[in-house]
Amino acid sequence: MARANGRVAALLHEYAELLAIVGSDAFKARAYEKAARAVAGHHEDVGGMDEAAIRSIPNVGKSIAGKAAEILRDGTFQGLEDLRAEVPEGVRQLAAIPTLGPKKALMLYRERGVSDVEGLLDAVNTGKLRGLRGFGPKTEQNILAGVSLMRRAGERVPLNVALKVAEEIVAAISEIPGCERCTYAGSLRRGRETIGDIDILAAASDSTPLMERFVDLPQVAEVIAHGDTKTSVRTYAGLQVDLRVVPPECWGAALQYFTGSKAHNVRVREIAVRQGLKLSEYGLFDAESGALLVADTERAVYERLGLAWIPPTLREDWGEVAAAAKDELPTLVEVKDLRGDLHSHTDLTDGVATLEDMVAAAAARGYEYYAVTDHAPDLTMQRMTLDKAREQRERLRELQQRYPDMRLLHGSELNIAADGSVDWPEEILAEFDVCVASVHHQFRLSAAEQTRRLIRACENPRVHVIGHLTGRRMGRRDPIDLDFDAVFAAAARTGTALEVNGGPQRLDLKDEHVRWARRHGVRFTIDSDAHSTTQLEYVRYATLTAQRGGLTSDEVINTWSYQRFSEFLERKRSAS
DNA sequence: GCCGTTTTCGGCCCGACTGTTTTCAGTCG
Repeated sequence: MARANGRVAALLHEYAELLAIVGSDAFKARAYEKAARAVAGHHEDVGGMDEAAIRSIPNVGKSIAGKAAEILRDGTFQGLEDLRAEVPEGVRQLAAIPTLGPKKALMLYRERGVSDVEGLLDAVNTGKLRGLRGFGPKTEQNILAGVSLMRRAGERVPLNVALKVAEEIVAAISEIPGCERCTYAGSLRRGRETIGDIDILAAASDSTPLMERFVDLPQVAEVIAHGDTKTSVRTYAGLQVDLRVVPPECWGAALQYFTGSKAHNVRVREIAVRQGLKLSEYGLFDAESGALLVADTERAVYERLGLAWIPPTLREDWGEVAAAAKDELPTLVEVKDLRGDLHSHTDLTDGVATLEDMVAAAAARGYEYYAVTDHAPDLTMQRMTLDKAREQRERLRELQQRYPDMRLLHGSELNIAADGSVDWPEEILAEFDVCVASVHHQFRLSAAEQTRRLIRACENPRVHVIGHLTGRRMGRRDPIDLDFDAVFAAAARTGTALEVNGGPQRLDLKDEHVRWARRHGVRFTIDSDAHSTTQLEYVRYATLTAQRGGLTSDEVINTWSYQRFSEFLERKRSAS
């Protein structure tokens, strides 16, 4: 079963939101928010901790530890239930709309009786918000745009959420006697950035025990359909999960079929047809005689069609079938190729783990080098100062003694101002081993302005990496407008790496931008942007995205030996 | 509500931006 941390953090977070809506002490709401983040990012499973141990988590005091214990025992806590009774669920959803917040959500509810998103749209469209203090025409436009942004994220869930659910279910199904194989397929196996529903595939001669166990899993809230070969359920998190059970002998054909994408499968079936063959989830057949040719492994199916096995992350009909026919598929970068992480935060700025804990967690991943890149002073809310940065550097240098096998790099995540300048002057930047520069505000400049801004950042000799280039946050914020060709060309020309950020709401660059940028000869990093020890694993999602972009390890600088990697940084300094 | 201490209270994420306002509240990062 998953760590209890996520569950506890979710309820603390909900409580914080409700406190903000009902207008309690803002600092109290923030205390719950901080505690939720601390619990979510804590390295130990709170499910196995007593109240005193929970209290030892930073930013969790007596009161919140008590509530966490209550959650572990009862699944909720009284204070939360009281507020839930006071504030309709829909009002919380209103506060989640970009540009709305707790205050405006409550105002809509109190003054106009708006208690869900539908009601809000109706109120805007029928002019019911006219005259409401603080709600002018621009606000109405922003509401419509915000709802549209959320709707576009739709019912889909982030990759990481779906992956966790799928892995739990696959583990449970795999344990059932008679289950010979089990894995997830569909868009999840292809590593898409969001997932609509989860497809689980299992191989067994007798499907009955698997189906029976599946509908009984603790995650299952509702059974949508229940048959011999396919059963669909909805989890408590609202995710639809389909389990399909196939005979073991057609595992490969079924996995190929259910992994998709649809466009990829159409392309592959066309090739089969041209060869007088027929491909289905049951196998590859001779079209004329109907004789089964192969079905047991994916590789055998592809090979019988004259194709190299195609990694699932490439199966989007973006040219991978033609490449497979010519045996020209790239050897994709994998998580195990990563020798370092170049973007992470500690509690000196907005991370929740100490420098020591982050370094220890990075070492546990087996990295050869690891950069701590806390925010620089322009993100004023983080209150970074030069003194603090230098003191952190001293601590890191001392820590280095304890990690002879991992090179500790002192870095900074710089903030790119609207004019393309960054927080610190050249001589200060020179003190850092590595600098990631990112956009954190001014998201609405014109494409021309954003392009100038980013090109100037690339041209800074002390900027080695551009972090999360487009600044998008799925369902929350659109990407900035850019002339991508111009920025990619500048990155390639100046030897500035572009980051594939693994934050599940970011995944920025996204797959298509990676493909686009690599045509310019850009180098990349695969980074976690971790704000806690557990988030170091976000490189997993960045790697899937990089794979979808077709990246090989040769294009990703943090798969390189430290020697080669440091030469890349050095060239940047001297070239620009 | 948490935390640190010049410790049992007082400060806590602060400044910019937006849209509304006509001096500021709400939202965001």
